[in-house]
Amino acid sequence: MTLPLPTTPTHSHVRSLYDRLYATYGPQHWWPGDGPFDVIVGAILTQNTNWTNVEKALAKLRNANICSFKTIHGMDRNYLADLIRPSGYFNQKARKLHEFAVLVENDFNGDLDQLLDLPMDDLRTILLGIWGIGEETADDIVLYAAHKPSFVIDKYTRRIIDRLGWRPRGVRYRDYQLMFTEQLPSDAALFNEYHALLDEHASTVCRPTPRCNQCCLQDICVARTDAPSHGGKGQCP
DNA sequence: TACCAGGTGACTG
DNA sequence: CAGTCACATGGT
Repeated sequence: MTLPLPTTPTHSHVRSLYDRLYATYGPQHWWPGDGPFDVIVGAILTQNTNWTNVEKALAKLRNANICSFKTIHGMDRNYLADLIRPSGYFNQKARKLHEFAVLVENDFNGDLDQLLDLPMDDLRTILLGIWGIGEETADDIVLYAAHKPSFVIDKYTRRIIDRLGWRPRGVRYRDYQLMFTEQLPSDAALFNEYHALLDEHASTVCRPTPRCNQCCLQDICVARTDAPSHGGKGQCP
């Protein structure tokens, strides 16, 4: 009996993972109709926070008619923090939103599109220079607001990859990202859907305590509950 | 009750 | 460079 051994995934593995998730969950429509302002604010507010909490904060911003970074740039920081309170870390996130607004106002003449129209690598580098924007949030913005093909790696993506036995050599963001970008065409629509599917799978099935009996990947996963070298918890060594 | 949720920056050894 | 901690609310 041969078990699936932890390996570096090939093009075929990476593509097949996408196909299975898409066949199981269908299109996810992540951030489809929202404009760049809502996407960027959502990307910052969702840091280490449940999306339902973010929706409460977004509703309060909308209700207060906060719809542009120009408005955020000029508003009272404590008031902004109070509006986004339900998303957690509200003082830090208010600062992050404000620092983003300062960049748009000072370096891009208040024109958000001028920032988002930059070449992908330039855009990503500038975003990473903003206090509070790390690699995942930068890629969220590049992919879902600017529609440029930067693959997003989050906690969910890492959990699925680790359990499949595909954990890369390093544990850095870049190590996980290269697994996908080296095996896929540079296609923003594909990256968009792929990341959304990974998150759907991780939040509903490949949870901290995995529901392997409902999993569409059982036959290729080394952490499945009947895998002899792992217990029933689905945790990777 | 603890744990979990679409992270990041500051600090330490 | 790898660990550890603060940041904070709301759902299960």
